[in-house]
Amino acid sequence: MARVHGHVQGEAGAIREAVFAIVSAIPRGRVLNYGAVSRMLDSRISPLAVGWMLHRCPDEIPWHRVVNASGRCSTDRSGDIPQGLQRRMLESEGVVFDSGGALELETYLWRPDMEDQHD
DNA sequence: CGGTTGACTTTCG
DNA sequence: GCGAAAGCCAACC
Repeated sequence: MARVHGHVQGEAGAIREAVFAIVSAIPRGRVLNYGAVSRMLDSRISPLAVGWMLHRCPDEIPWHRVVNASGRCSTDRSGDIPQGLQRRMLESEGVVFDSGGALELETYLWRPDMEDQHD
């Protein structure tokens, strides 16, 4: 397999762009989980790969709007990012966390059908 | 070019 | 509800 240095292109790059496009499309005050992104891409990539790609993404990508299936910030486990940073960024967008340090996916999970309304 | 890792999810006990 | 195991795909070494 021809490994491209520095600059990735091709179909694999298209998937990456698709992931970044979805994450960038998440409205403010709304969140998405890795599994949802994978499902939006018709499961062309696994949630694990989504997380791995978001780990290394452009600064203009609102990666903080992506959390795990538990509604918690997976970035705290990484160590590359200050613990609680993602939560702080989400709170800045109006997201409220519970005592368990998690947000309610039923409330904040972004749904394209509802755009930016949640009754 | 192959083995390991990782910001995951789901299923089973 | 929690812990362990399996499935999963891309990037890194």
